[in-house]
Amino acid sequence: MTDQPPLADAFSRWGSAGLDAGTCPIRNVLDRLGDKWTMLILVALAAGPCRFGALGRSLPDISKRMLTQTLRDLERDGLATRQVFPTRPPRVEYRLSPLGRSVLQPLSALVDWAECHDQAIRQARARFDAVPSQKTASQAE
Amino acid sequence: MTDQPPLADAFSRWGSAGLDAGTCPIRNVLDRLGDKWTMLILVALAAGPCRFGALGRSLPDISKRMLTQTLRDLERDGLATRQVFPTRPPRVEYRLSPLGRSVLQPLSALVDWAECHDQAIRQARARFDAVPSQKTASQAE
DNA sequence: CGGAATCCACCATGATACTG
DNA sequence: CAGTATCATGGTGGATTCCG
Repeated sequence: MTDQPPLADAFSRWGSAGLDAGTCPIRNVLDRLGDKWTMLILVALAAGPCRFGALGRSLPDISKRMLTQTLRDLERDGLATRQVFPTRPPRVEYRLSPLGRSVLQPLSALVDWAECHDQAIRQARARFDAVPSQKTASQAE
Repeated sequence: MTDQPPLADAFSRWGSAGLDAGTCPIRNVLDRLGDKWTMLILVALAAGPCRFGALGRSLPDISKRMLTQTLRDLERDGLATRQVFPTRPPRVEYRLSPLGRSVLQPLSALVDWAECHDQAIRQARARFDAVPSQKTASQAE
């Protein structure tokens, strides 16, 4: 069956087992990518090294708090590196590590899918919402 | 530069612009995939049609509440379909739609990456945490 | 400039109990 | 069996303020 991708294979090892972020690699990754800013920063950094302030400005309206925290997490996981220049005023540059760059490819596949099927999803959603008996809690009101 | 994947391309259209889930396809997708249960259910369904109860049992310890809600969202987005058999007791089967099956492939790429680099990430994390001056708030304590 | 610290609001999720 | 309803809560993220 070509209907059954190797995905089910990987998940049979982790899904049924423990699946919490502590032991499951998939959750380990998706939990981070799934948060509000990580992938945005990943992509911003894909363009090349970037300073803290520039990063903040290139993103819509992230707070310094979240920018700092997300960058720290990326650094902690070895996806990005931080370089401090002891100048005055201070200057800090972030860049993707090789590991960080390697995630761009699979992430890219997902982004492609997203762009490609975005309309189909929105249409399905509109169709679903047109039936008043069906409610989801995630509906915009 | 082979360092610059088409990712940056897609993001230049959506990242700098509005990026909220309402207008950005990437967030539109990742917000759903990023939640706690969606991809687990996706994979469980990849194995074939499944009843509500069986789905619940095949997942670690999801509550009925979350199972229902996540399934509804998948149905709403057209990734899964719901079929009710008016028997006694009631029987409801869920299955992936063609659209739902199509996401398994890019998701697979990400899962592969996750499994492949899981150790590297954990090691980086351990190294980072070994330095007491560095704290992340996401550290286990 | 690049953070750290604090306070607070909200939303996602869990637990429990009830229903057709 | 397959949900719905209600309540409780913990974590995520925003705003603000202070520091080197």
